[in-house]
Amino acid sequence: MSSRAATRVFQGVEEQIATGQLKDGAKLDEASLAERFEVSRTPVREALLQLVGSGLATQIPKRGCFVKAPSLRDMVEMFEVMSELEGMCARLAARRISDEQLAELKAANVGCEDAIKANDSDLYYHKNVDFHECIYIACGNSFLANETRSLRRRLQSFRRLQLRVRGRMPQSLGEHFEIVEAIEAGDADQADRISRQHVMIQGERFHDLLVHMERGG
Amino acid sequence: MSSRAATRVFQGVEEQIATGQLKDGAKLDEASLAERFEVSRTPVREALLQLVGSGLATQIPKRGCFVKAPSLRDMVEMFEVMSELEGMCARLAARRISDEQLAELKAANVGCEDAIKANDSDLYYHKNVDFHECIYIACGNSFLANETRSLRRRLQSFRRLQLRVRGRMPQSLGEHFEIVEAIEAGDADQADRISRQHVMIQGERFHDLLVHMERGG
DNA sequence: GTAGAAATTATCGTATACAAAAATAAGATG
DNA sequence: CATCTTATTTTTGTATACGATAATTTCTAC
Repeated sequence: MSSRAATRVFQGVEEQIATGQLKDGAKLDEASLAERFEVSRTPVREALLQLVGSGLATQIPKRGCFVKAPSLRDMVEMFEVMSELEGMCARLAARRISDEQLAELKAANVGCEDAIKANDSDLYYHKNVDFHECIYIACGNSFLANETRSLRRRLQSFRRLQLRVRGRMPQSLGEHFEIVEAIEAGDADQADRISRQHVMIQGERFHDLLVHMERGG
Repeated sequence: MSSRAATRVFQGVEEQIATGQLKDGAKLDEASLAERFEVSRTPVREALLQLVGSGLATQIPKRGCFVKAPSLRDMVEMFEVMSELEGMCARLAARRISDEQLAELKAANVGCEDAIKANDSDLYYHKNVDFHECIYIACGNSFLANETRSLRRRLQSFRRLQLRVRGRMPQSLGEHFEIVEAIEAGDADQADRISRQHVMIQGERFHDLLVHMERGG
């Protein structure tokens, strides 16, 4: 299933969709992909199946697979849900976090701070993921954690772009501190509210960016 | 992909997991399944891939697929998330519902009422799905709607059991009326709160039922 | 008799082969 | 010349075949 070759094809196609090399509606021809990745059709078909499962492709019986790049509307909808899920994670974490987990959360946030001091946006990106991962674990609901991770992953490639927007990193860090504070205080409502806002701001900034790009950036 | 044979195998295995014929940890042997469903290994493997994707099976490389029936803890976690998603749908619907959609929602709830009057729990089950479907559509976020439907589907087979608990149907209907009222009034917070509660009650009742069954029902 | 190593077996992952359905192209008819 | 019908070709869906890796068994050494 997640065999070596099939995974390679899956990730390869996923990457090409994210980078825009494969555009919306493009046909995912099995034979071409097989040739391109130097494997047979079997692992290609497995990869396509997973792509359909992840919502990155559509399948029409007896007609083949087609890229289903998310529209702007889709992205806005996903950010709306992401903000709810992140809020829920933070809310539950505020009630359920352990002392060790809190320490790890703080450490992760220090990591973010260091990345900003080093002006390293790639590092910040990874430390930011660590920070949120701490909250997912602390929420005490692994199903929720997985769903949130999965959605984060789908928004990821766009997010990475987003963080390079001028002045966003320090603002994001400020929000992190507020979230930590609320969680430490056990203030579930506050943790929820700030976290939602944290995601929605990114969503809105992302939206701005897209519009800007479309106008000819 | 969702080819005839593969889909048949997928749904067959899914059914057997839901009914408990295939228990947690049971090995999903490709050859046996192929024989059982009278197809070759190819569609069986596609079905297994989808099962893993849906979280109903685990895959260990070079060792095969195994049934991953949700534990009680998993179920509680899923209900927790379901309650959040349902709450979100209702909250957004309160803000975004159209007049026609509101009329449909009310009509669906009347359908539920009729089913109770006829004392037909199967009919109630379907009318209840219709009712919630109205809210999913009215929330104006199709991504959210799909995620919620998908989770509902996973909890479905258990829910069906749950609704037969004595006295639950009328109580459930009462909650429906409260939800409709809140949505009609545009009271997003109230719609959210009642909807969450609506799901959590089902989750708790379900939990009770499971414990009862384990003790020797 | 037990423990470790080698051979055997079984199963997974991939490749290829074949059949059925759909898209495309060619030809006939008005 | 357009359109419908039919033949060809392409592509999907399924079956089978093969190679590689892990589990199992058997054999040997102590």
